[in-house]
Amino acid sequence: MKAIELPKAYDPKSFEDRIYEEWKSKGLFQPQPSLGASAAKKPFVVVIPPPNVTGVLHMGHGLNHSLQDIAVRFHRMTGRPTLWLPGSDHAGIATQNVVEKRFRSGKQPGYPAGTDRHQIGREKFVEETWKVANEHKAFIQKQVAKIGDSVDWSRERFTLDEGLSKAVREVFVTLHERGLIYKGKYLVNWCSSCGTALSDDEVEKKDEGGKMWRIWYELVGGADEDEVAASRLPAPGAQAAGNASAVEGDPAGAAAAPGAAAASGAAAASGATVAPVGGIMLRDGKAYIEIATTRPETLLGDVAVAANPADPRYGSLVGRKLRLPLTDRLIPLIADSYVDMAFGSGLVKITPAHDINDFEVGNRHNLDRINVLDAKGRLNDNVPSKYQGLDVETARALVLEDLRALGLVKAEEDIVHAVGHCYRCDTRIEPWLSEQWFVKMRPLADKALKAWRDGEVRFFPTKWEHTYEHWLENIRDWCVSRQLWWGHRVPVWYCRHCGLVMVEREEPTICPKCKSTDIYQDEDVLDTWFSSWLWPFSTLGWPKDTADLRKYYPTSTLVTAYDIIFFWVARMIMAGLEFTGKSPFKDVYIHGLVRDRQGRKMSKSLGNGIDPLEIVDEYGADALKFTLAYNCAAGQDVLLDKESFKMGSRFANKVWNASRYILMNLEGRQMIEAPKLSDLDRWIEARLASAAATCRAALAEYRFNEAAQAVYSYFWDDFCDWYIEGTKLALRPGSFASAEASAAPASTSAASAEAAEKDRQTTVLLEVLEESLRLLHPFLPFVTEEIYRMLPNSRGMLIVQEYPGAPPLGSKAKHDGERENGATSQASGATSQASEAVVRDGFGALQELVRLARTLRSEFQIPPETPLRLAVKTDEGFSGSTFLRANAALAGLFVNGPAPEFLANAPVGGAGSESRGSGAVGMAGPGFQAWAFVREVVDLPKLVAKLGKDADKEAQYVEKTRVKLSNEAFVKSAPADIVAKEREKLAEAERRVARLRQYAEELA
RNA sequence: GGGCGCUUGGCUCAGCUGGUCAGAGCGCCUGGUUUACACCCAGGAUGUCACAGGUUCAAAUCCUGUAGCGCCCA
Repeated sequence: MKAIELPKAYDPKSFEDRIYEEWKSKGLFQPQPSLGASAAKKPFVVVIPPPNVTGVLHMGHGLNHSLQDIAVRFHRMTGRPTLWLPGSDHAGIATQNVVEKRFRSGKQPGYPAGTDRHQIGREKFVEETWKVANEHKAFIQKQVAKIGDSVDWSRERFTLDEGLSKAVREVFVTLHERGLIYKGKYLVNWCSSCGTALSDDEVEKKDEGGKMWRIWYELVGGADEDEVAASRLPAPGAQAAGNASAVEGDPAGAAAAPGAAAASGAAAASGATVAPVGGIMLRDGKAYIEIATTRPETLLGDVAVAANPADPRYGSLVGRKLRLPLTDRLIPLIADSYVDMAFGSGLVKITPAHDINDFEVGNRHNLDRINVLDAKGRLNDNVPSKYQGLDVETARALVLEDLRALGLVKAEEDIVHAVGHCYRCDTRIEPWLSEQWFVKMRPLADKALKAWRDGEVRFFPTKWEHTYEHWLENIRDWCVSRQLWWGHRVPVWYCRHCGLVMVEREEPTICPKCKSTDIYQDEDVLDTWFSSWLWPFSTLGWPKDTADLRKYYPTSTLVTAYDIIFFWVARMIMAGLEFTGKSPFKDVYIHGLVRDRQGRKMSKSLGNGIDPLEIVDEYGADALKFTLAYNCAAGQDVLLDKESFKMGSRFANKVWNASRYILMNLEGRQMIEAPKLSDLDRWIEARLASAAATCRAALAEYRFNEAAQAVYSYFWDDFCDWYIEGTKLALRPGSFASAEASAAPASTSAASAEAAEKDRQTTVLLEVLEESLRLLHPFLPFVTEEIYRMLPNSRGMLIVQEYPGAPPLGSKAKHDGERENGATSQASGATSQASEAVVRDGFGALQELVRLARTLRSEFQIPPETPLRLAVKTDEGFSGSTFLRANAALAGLFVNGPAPEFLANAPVGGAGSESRGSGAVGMAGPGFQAWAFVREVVDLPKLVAKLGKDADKEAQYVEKTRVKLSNEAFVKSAPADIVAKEREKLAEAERRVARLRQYAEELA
């Protein structure tokens, strides 16, 4: 063979794009027929969480995609037909915002700055939005490719595609037919900036500093003395709470109070402490009661004040009228058990059009709903004219000013409360009364709960099941209409003539009732999630019964972050069950969020985001993927900075250079058939098998970090540091040092023996490298593929090679540690396992010996070039004995010295060492002793001190173990094997102590 | 108010079903121009595993409580 020269530097840019293109063009991202001899394996299918078409992939996507890619590549290599389906969603609000902004700023070609969508009309606007979406889609595709996602581009989908739109319509109409969709005038979360309703989940609650105002409402007709006295009774609930912490002096309660004040419980805490609250105030012959509010401007929409029916303070007042300040309206005082007696004055203003709880109270009491806001968030003409047209902030200030002028503001206090914000534009959300389409969720949620309880869908890690359960149990109806232009238009038509409402799969042209053709479609579009929740099956062709749907649905696994369990995961399960009868996936793997080193969420406004593309540019896609996987502990957030990615980069570089070394030494070598394996070879094979087993087991349970760590330490620690170094015994120029060769005279036969050995070793080295690359591929797809193609023993594209550690055909055993291919494992079953143990123990002893020698060399500054001569004596019955003897030359190589001698007797302090003219210093290993002949080059007092220290440390352990073993309870209760092991360890440690002390003595 | 999670060497974190598991990477210290890699090699130091109880022969690992931090839902 010829040597293969790789560039010295690992330069991912030089091959990543090329390789991606090759995978793609060869169709290898598409599901392959089952690999290997085993027939028809079950497909492995993942649908990508579709990114927003007008968004940019951030590090959260980087993590999410990396994990999916690893899982997908792994399963593809196990021979399952594997499909990772890509796509994007149309992101109604976000996209419309982006496009409107482009119009406003003049960035939309052909339109002057300041263009408003209403100027150009719906049709034109949607058309322009398609242009923008398509451009952005191409951009996202490029990003996905750069990251290296092995997605099947031939099946890419977009939520506004024709097929998916059909699915949306089918679902809407079917739900309507099943009585699960209704239209109604309800309170919705209104974003006045986006000009649309939002679902509850699209509202982000944020703790904000705010104020609570206590306001006097006049009690019409005044109050008598009894009423006043009653109103000043202690509040039933508040009193109880006060007692609990103050009187009983419960330390828990007392300690909780200051903490609570700082947290979001402030409102509740202040209610109890800030007092005096409640009670009727008499002034100028009038009586006033007190209500509290954080939104004084909404009092203009009040229709009642409510007290708890069980509240003794206000019982006699129920039914009386109150004069609503700043208006000329009289409103009733009503009783409703919703009111918390312990909170504030125990009286609550009821504004059904602007508060969800009040809305429900209003329904119970048949109250009017007075909407005081318009769609832009300004006060409308239901309020006195002086407030009309004002925005909320301004109106609030003015209302307060006017109330103060009337002496009606009793108090003002600072509070912290949760305020809803639009998850797209961060505008404050106002509860707003409007007519919307809703999905009745209870029946859907019940199915989703049952499926989970029946084990049809599993969460990894399981803790998220609680979140899922809790949300579904407390589910509320889903507002699915949006006042936008970009999205799936609600498939509902109205007849102008007779008012008929038509919910249809196909656009009607004529009213079936009155035959009028004057019909029009509902103006609203559907929530983007109304298409996303169908993603796992709409992308495969549903509602058509397609081949893909039959083959790949339900999908296998969903990988996503925990922040969209509600938005998406639970809803997909509901939709899957409702429309396909099956959970759309079996496993849900929930990973954490990517945060910066301070644990803060990465965000544009903080400027602490790391652009995954920038990382790819700097370190390569492999570095990105590996680093993320390595740091992704189950369910934990991943804290990163840019430096973190050096880790993956260094590892990829290591793989590159190890391979480069092997390939550069092929000159003149030949691969041979069925090479005999040396002990070293067998050791690395065992390590590889073990890493593969660990990795497979970890990936089966989505423990990506554990899998990454297993392949990392295998490749770096075992393969590079020990195996490759060890093979230099056979491969280093002129270092052919096997016993036979050194015994034979220099001759042609010796030369050919050396060549044969080199061929043998090179062959095995290449085989192990080949298998190692397969092991690493899911984690470092590009660099492994790039090297693989240069391997003389490559079998084609790595991406579709078989993953190491597959159970042998027809075997039930999951992993038996054997190679699944190749000609090496002649022995089987018990014998091979037993011999493997010998190799493992033996190599472990060898490593121990080498480390002892290296430590000695390092601590006593024996120059690297000075050969270190060693003698070894193994303990009776030591399992690594044979191996150590057989591989003495290897030990010599690692310590830079001749092969250690094996002795029957200890040389220290005896004639043995003196006769060699060089003193020896002892080292105590597990199962053996070793001596290094370095007495005259070593700082003896220092060595004596070190030996003493080592002995002391060991003695401590001996003492601890002795105590343990002298404990009868331990010996009696602990399992026999544990006790035996402890005894063994004790004996071993005692031997070590004795030896260390003896060595020290001999030197002193 | 309800729920969940975290607290392990200077930093970021692993440690699943209790028995040398106290670990990794980075950082730090010492020594190295070993023609695969200085994105490297060899060696080294640093932790009473937040705190207090408890269960157990045995706890970083299980239970309870406390403190601090974070997240989610009201």
